[in-house]
Amino acid sequence: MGNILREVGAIARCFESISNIEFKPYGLSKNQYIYLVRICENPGIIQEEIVYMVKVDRSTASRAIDKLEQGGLIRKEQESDNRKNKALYPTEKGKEMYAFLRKEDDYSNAAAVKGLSAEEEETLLRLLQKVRANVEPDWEKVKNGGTREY
Amino acid sequence: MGNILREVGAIARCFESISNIEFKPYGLSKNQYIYLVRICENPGIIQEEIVYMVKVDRSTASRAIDKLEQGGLIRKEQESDNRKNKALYPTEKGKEMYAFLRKEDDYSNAAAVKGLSAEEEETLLRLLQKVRANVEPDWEKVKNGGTREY
DNA sequence: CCCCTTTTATTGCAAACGCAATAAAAATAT
DNA sequence: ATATTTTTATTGCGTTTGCAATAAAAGGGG
Repeated sequence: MGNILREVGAIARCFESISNIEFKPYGLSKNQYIYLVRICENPGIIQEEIVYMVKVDRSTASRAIDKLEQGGLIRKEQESDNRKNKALYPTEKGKEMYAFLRKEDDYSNAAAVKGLSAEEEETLLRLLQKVRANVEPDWEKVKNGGTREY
Repeated sequence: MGNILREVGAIARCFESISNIEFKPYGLSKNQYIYLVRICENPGIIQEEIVYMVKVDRSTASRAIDKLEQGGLIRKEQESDNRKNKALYPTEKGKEMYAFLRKEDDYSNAAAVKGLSAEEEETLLRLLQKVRANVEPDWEKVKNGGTREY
């Protein structure tokens, strides 16, 4: 009778809230860390791909990434063979910040699974990945004006 | 090597996004469903308890609930033995809306766990509840100005 | 009983959010 | 080769968000 999505929602809000509070003194405004992390881990990635990975509105991502650029944490680069896509790269400053973000992220993940066995941890990750895969097509669909029947 | 919290974050954003799009035509603005559901399921609940359950800022909850009241979906009632707490109750209109929200919620949960066995589903819920319990104290702490060491 | 702390709720303000509309390049179709 | 569709990115605009500060009632201790 429990509700998986409510648990997921509460957990997500907790960590987002904690992260934002912890990163603020380091000059990162709300949710910027989300985008910076993806750019650092996937240098050359384009915005649309980040949108797909983190599941956020294009416009939100666009402005957040702009702000990262203004803050000197990333740079946008015109791809040589493509004038539409803008490849995103971290700056040195961005990479330094990333190292710190990673520490926080590792800590948070460890805190999250405290008391779980290694096997349970694996199971949880595997099941979450499955849920995410289930959800992605519906998100795409509804975001693009489609409807779900229920 | 996978990251549990990133999966959780993406899943949460997906469903929040889907829900908001689906509920908008029914007159619910962003995230109002979250609060309405809790009030319908716990008539007489106070705002602070909702904050604890859903993990959102007090101010956000305050305004969202105000708006539910303005929309005639819930009402605030002064508790007879307590002049500080405001007990929250759904109106008839709120209850009707809730029936619809439930259908969507059930559908979403079913969609989320598609392809999982009944046992896997149980395991997932159990592990998520554990994670949530792990996270709650840290959220409380950081929200109240405390710091985590890492 | 009075003082101090905690709990509950609200508001100011600046920022982020997201739908909708727009634009421009790229990919696909005819 | 040109027209159409898809992909990528941005901006306008109204709304929501959340930190910080404030207020007022409740609870607790001496």
